Order: sequence, then structure tokens, then C-alpha cells
Amino acid sequence: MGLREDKKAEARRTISNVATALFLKKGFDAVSVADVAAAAKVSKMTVFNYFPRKEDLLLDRDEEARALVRSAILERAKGQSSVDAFFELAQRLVAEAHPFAKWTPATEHFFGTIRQSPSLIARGRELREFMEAVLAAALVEAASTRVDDAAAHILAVSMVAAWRIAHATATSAYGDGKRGVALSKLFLLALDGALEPVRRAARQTPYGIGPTRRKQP
Amino acid sequence: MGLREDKKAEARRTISNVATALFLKKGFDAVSVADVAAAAKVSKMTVFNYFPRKEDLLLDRDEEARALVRSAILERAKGQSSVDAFFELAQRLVAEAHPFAKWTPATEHFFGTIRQSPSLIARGRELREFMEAVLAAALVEAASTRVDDAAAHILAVSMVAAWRIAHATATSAYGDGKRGVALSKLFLLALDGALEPVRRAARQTPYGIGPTRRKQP
DNA sequence: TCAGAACTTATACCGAGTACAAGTTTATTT
DNA sequence: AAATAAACTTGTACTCGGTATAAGTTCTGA
Repeated sequence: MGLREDKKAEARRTISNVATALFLKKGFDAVSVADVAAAAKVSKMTVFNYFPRKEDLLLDRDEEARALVRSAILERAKGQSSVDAFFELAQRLVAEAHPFAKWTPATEHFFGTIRQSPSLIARGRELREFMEAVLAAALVEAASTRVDDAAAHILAVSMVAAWRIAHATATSAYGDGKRGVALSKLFLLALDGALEPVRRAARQTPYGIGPTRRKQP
Repeated sequence: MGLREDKKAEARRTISNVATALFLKKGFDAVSVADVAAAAKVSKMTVFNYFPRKEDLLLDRDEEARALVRSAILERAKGQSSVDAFFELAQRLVAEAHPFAKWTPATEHFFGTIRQSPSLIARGRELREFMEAVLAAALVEAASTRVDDAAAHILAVSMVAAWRIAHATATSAYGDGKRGVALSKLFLLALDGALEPVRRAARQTPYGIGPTRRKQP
């Protein structure tokens, strides 16, 4: 790694940080890319050079999300169903207090900022679709027997939807004042419930392996 | 209906027609709203007055799609499961050669135009999400017993995904030269297959009623 | 016929994103 | 170390979607 790559990495980081701070303070749509560029002491074109779309300045952890899901499916224990592996990932993220499964003023403000902006919501939809594709591919890849892409896709879509529902449930409870462990428990409970039809759907497919006994959250 | 409303209706129609023709001829992104306005002999602002977003000029049948799905679920025969009602709708649209379930040069060109444009694709995602919400609401509404919004949402998402997969399958086969009845059959077969896990998921919920024997396509 | 509502229009503007050419910095070669 | 090439940044100017505003124009209803 030469000097050039060092500088690039740092430039990228500071642009992202400056942008995030601005967005969280003033709202995504109230801050222009020119504002970000000025605050980062860089030209507007440089911003677009690092982040092709404005939305990428805020939503920069999507790769991580896909990687987590992908490896959860691919590296699950033998005999464990894909749905259970998915649920186990949720348990792990909760245990680690990972921002993807955590409810604090900071995360709330972050997701709240997203919900305020139509373009961020649109980008969220796009990333969700991407996630579904990655998950479906992982399901197929993890299944030794070669089959039924359609079923894999249906399962992927369902699991992602289940996560979303559970996350929304917890977020809403947070809004009602619920805090701490109660929230995590609620999230996992909601996820477990939302995954129940998915478990049924997975039966008789190569993705729901063995006894799909659900774990207690 | 006075003269004013007549004129409005006509203006709307001609703008839509002119726009659609232009988009199909030159591609969505190669035609600006100003172009459309000029071709329709109307000011740019008037175009936006009738169609808040440029994408609405082309995708103007989404309400119809939601209405079809909604009434298919709500007005299904007693004892029929929601999934079967959904499938029956597909059969009906195929039988009627409805553009939503039809493969001809015209429809291919239409969907092809959409696939070429990122903004139309994005709008498509948005409409899909809207459809999922309407379908989920219909499922809940049609179920006499009051329960589990999460399951309804999972089912809705799955059904929409199944349709999408089946439609893509048929579209791809069309690209490979397959035509006519063979295509319709393939579509229904693919849909039936993709709905199989959904049927399993629907069991034990209020949405999969009675013996969910699947119909032969 | 006339007053007010409804609709259209021109103009001016904003912000995201692109094209292009020129400048600046780092890497590579001799 | 000097010279050349490659990579990155920048300013400028532009396109396009979309909004604001205020001034016109057309229909409606008394």
C-alpha cells in the first residue's frame, strides 16, 4: 500500500464522516453534495468520485450486511436449516450489540434520518433486493443437491421480509419507550414468529434441512 | 362532467400517449420531459401537473394491478385458499390475454424499455412494495379471524415474488423463441411451482384455508 | 355579463449527476 | 535525480428532473 492509497483511504473516510455528521444533523435532503464537498474541503467532483451516488455517503455498510448473511448460510453447522442459521445470525448480532440489531438513540436517529428521505428509502429498497439475490444465491450454493432456484428466491425474500418486520416491531416498541434487553428479546421473538411460515415453506426443499426445530430466543 | 373535465381528461390522455410513444421509440432516458411537453404541445409544468413523476407517464396501470389482486383475494370462493385465489387470477389474466400476463412483441418491447432504465426499475420496486402492502392488507381483511400481520406480510411478499419469478421465466423463454400457448403454459407452470412453498407457508395460518390442493394449470 | 375559481404558462431557480479539459500529485523508468 | 507516465483532483459548464412564483387564460356559476 503506497502513499497514494493511504491518501485515498483517508480522503474517503473523512468525506464519509463529514457527510454522515451533516446528514444526521440537518437531514439528508437538507444537505447538498456541494455542502458536503465544502465541509470536507474537497471538490464536488471528488465526492462523486468516491461515492457515485449521494445515498452511498450514508449507506456504506451494505456489503457488510450481505457478507454476514452469506456466511451465516454457507458456514452453518451440519444439519442446521438455513432458516435457523439466519435466526442464529440475528441472535449473534443482538448479543454483540451490532448496529444492525441494536436500539439506541444513535441507531434510532440514523434509521429515522433514512425514513425521512425518499431517496434513501428508494436506495434501501434497492439494497434489499440485492440482499435477497445474495441470500438466494447462498441458499442454492449451500445446498448440495442442485435444484429449484424459484424456491430459493421465495425463501430469501421471505427471510428478508421477516427481518424487516421484526426490526420494525422493535423500532416501534423503542418509540413507545421500551428499552434494553426487553427490546432485544422482542426483536428475536418477533423474528422467530415471522420465520415460522418460512420454516414451513422451507420443508421439502433442500434448504430446510433435517429437523427444523426452532430454537428458543 | 363539464367541459373543463373533458379537456383535462383529454389532455391527460394525449400527454400519456405521446409520452409512451416517444419512450418506446427512443428509450425512457433518451427522452426528456421537455421533449414530451413539446411533442404534446403543452408546457413542461403541465406535464408535471398531470404526472408528478416522469415515470408515471409510462407506468400508469399500477392501480389496476393492485385492484385485480385485491379483489381476487377478497372475492374468492368460500373454502378457497388465498394462494389458490392468487393463482386463479393468473389463470384468468392469461385466458384474457391481459397485458400483465401476455408475451408479444408489444409487451416485450414495453417491459424491455423498463428494464433499460434505472429510474423505471426503481419505480417498479416501489410499486412492488405497494402491491405487497395491499396484498397483505387484503389477506388480513379477508381472514375472519384477527391475527398475525407478520404472516400475512410474509405471504404477500412471497406471492409477489412468485409472480415475478414466473413472469421472468416466461419472458426469458420468449427471448429464446418460445411463443403462444406454450408460453402461457410455462408461465402458469412456473407460477404454480413457485407458489408451492408459499402454500406450505400458508398452512396453519388463517390465509391458507381448507384443503390447499393445487389446481392443475 | 361579470367575478372568481381552475388551469396553464413563462421564467427563474435548485440540486444531482456528467463531460471535458487542465492542473496537480504520486509512481515509474532511465 | 530527472523525466515521463499514470492517477487523482479540480473548475467550468452543462443536462435534466422537479419546484416556486406570479402572471396569464379559460371555464363556471350566479
